[in-house]
Amino acid sequence: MSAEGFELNAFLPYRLNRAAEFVAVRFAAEYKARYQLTRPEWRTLAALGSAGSAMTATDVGAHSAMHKTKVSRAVSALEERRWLKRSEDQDDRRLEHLELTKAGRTAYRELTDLASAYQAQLNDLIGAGGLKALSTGLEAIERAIDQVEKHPSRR
Amino acid sequence: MSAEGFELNAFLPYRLNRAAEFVAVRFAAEYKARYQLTRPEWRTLAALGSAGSAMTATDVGAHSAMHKTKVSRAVSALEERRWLKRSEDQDDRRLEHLELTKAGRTAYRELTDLASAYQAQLNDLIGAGGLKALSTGLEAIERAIDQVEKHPSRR
DNA sequence: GCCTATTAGTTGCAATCGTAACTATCGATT
DNA sequence: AATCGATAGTTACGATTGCAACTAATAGGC
Repeated sequence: MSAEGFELNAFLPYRLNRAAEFVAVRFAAEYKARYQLTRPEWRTLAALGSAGSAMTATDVGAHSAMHKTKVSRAVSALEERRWLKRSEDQDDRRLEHLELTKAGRTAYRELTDLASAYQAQLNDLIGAGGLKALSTGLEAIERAIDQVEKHPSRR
Repeated sequence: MSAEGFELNAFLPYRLNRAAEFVAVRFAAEYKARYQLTRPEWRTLAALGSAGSAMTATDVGAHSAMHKTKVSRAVSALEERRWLKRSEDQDDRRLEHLELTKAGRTAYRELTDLASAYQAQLNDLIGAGGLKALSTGLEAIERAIDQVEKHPSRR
C-alpha cells in the first residue's frame, strides 16, 4: 500500500509552499526595493494596519503565522523607524499593545497600494474562477488554523 | 481610492503564506525528528522521488519553487547520505542529472507514508469541500507558475 | 573560428532565522 | 502570601539563508 499510493502533486504542504513562495517572492522584491522592508516587517505592518486597533505581539504572530522571535525583531525594527509605538497594558504588564503611528499608517497605505496593484496582476494571472476557488479553500484552512490555535490539544 | 480599498484578509500572498506555514511546520517537525531532514532536503527528495526519472537541479528548483542555492546544498546533503547520485550529461556538461539511489527511494517511500498520514489529518481538519476548492485554486496558480516560467517576460 | 551573452551549478560572506534559555510577570494552589 | 507553573516577550548563539560573485560550459552572432 505504501508503494505508489502517494502523489506529491496532491500533497498540500508541498503545493501550498510552492504557491506561497511563488506569489510572495515577487511582491517582496517590490517592497524591499522601495522601502527596505523585510518580509516579517511588512507582515507585521500589515497585520497592525489592517486591524485598525492595537494588538499584542502574540496576536500578530497568530494572525500572520510568524514565529515570535520574528515578530519581536520586526516590532523593534518598525519601532526604530517610528512606524509603531508600544504601550504597556495596565492590568498585565507582560503585554504590550502595538499600534501604528501616523507615519506607520501612511506607510501602510502606500504599501497597500502596491499590494492592490500586485493583487490585480495575480487576478489576471490566475483568473476569476481559480481565485474564487482558492479563496474558498483558504477559508477552510483559516478556520482550521483558528480551531487548532484555540484547542492546541497536542502541540 | 487608496484609503480603504484594501483588505489584508483578501490578499493572496499573505493568506497563502499563512496557510503554507501552518501546514508545513507540523509536518516538518515530524521528518526532522525522525530523519534529520531539513525542509529543502525533503522537498528535493520529494521532487526526485515523485518524478521517477532523473531531473536537473534547475528542474528541482522550478518544481519546488526553491532558490538554486537551497537546491544545491540539499543535493549535496542527500548525496552525502547516498540517497541520490549525480551523472553528467554527455551533450551538455553543465548539467547534472539527479536520481535517487535505492536507499533514496526507500527513504522516499517511508517519507510518503508519513506524508499520507499527515494529509489524512489535514483532510479531516479542512473538510472535503475546502480541500476540493483548494485543489482547484492551486491548480490555477500552478498553471500560472508554469506559464510565467515559460515566458519570463519581465523578471 | 572568435567574442559576447547566457546558463548550470557552487561558494564566500553577511544577514536572517529558530531553538533554547532567559527575565519578568501573572494566575492558581495551597 | 509563598510556591509552582504558565505566559509575554527578548536575546545569545549556532544553523540556515540568499545575494553576489565565481567557475565552467554552451549558444548565438558576426
